[in-house]
Amino acid sequence: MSSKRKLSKGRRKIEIKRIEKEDARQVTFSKRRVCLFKKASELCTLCAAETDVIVFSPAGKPYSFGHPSVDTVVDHYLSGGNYASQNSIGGVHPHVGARIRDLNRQYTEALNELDAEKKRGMESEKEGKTLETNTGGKNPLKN
Amino acid sequence: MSSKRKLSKGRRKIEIKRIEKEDARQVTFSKRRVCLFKKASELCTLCAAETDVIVFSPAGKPYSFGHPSVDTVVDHYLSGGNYASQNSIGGVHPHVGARIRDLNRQYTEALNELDAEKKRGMESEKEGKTLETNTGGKNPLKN
DNA sequence: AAAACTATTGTTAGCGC
DNA sequence: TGCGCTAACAATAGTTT
Repeated sequence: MSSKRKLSKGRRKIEIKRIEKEDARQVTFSKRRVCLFKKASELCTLCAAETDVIVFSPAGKPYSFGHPSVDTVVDHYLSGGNYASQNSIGGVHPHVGARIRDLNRQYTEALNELDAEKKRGMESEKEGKTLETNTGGKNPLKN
Repeated sequence: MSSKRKLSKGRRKIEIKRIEKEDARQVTFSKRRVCLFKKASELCTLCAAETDVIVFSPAGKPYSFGHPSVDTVVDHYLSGGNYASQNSIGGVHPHVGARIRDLNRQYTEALNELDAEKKRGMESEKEGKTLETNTGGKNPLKN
């Protein structure tokens, strides 16, 4: 019931260049990060593709999205599309893989929670909802 | 010049679920992949963020985007935000890094071009045609 | 198969809370 | 920082060439 409303001027075109104001930059980053992850998620679902997105915020915090997992995709990528690198040298180093797996576990956990939460919040739009994976998960490493 | 035109019904809402028709799935993948890379690129430019996107097409072909490079971002990610990379195991393997670096060079080149082009084209409004053509080059690894 | 088109839906900049 | 809102504008599904 506030008397003031509609003061927003809506979206306006911006130049694609570094945003100088730190606050605005952080806000834009947050918004766009979510959309980027969402897009990645949709691509995975629609096209049955493996996707991985890693982003470091201007503040240096890492955020990631991965389907089936960041680990899997990075591993796949590093091995040059050759999965025959399980334990032998020439592929991804076991230690690296293990490390990624370990780090990724925490993310996955958090992402699953977030995912469940999001589904709950969804209105009864249409049944037959897809099994959307983790869309937007933040995961600040102990930075 | 047929007399029939404007039969397109334009964009319509779709359900986010796996596209069953293989042709359509591939087409959608191609379109969305470009947009996803573009978004990632904009996020980098606007927010001075490090970003990395790796996608495997339904056909299994890898595509990637990275700023400053996939190598850099993955490396950063793997090291848990700690750049004190040691020479011993635990960091990214030099071989792996080199491989990625090599592959990523092509992308970086194209991306830089795109970036410059985009800024340039920002002056003129819409003319019915986009200046932007290829956001992410294809990168079929020898598979 | 890729490119062009076009009608719509979806994203998101700028504000206020 | 996040949510909601509004409107401008960009992404894109379906179709034609």
